Amino acid sequence: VLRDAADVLREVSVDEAYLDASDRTSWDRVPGEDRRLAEGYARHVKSRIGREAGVPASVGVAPSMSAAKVASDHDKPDGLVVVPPGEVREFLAPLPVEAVHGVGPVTASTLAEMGVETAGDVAAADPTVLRERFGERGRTLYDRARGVDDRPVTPRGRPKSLSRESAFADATDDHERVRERARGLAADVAERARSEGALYRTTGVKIVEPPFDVSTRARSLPGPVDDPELVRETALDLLSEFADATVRKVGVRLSKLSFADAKQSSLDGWTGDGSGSPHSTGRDGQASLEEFDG
DNA sequence: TGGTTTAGACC
DNA sequence: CCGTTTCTAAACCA
Repeated sequence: VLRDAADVLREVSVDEAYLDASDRTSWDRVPGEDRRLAEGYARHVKSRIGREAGVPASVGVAPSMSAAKVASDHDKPDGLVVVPPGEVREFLAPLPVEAVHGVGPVTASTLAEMGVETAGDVAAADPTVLRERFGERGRTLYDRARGVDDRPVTPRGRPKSLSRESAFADATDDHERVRERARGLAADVAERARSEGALYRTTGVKIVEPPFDVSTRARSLPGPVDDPELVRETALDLLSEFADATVRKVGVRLSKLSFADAKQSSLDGWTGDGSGSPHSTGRDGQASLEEFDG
């Protein structure tokens, strides 16, 4: 659907994607009006989504991915927001920090304690201080709030891990029940790995004890394997440490994946382009974010 | 440096 | 809104 709206497409999830529209449109003003050509492009894409997929979409057009994300969120279910280069910072300034991609509840409340409430506050803050509090994320946050983001839109690569977890209706201290559930999850992920052509080197488990006490354990092998039985055994073994725990949720994860990358199967997953060309585009490119609401 | 664990975020 | 899936970064250790 969006495939022919742009050359570079990154699907974030089933209902969200970034397009690099640099080659299809421009930021030039529509003569005499305070509109950009890109707005027409976006309107076209949006209406095609409506017509061909039958769902409304929120579209944000901006010079970077992070700004496009905020723009598309800005007028949620059915919006179209265009933020031209040079206007990103002032567009973001009045918005609450949570609007910035990468800021969740924890970061937001930490910022609030520092007296930082809007994206504009972040942009005006001392980057050194942000860096001290939040590490690398602080720097990123500062840049984002100022409209600085030169990440190219790249198609999604191979997953780095596969996992499966499931929660109990209410927490159980019956370890055998936990083991039973884990066996199912182990079989599920292992099967999924196989169907996706993934070999794995690490098997991990995760347990959540009420209320939110998360523990993970993992064990790695010297080399990649496809061995469902081993996954099950390893998972159960790792779980034995938690035999006395009260468990609300249990999960099994496979990581350090490698892909045989043999030939076929793979349903519509990736279209024929070989993998691997990171594809860097110019810094004054544009990203637009489409989001569908069902 | 590479392996493991945790935290936080995202949809 | 919660539960699930995947990611990134940081901290620690060997």
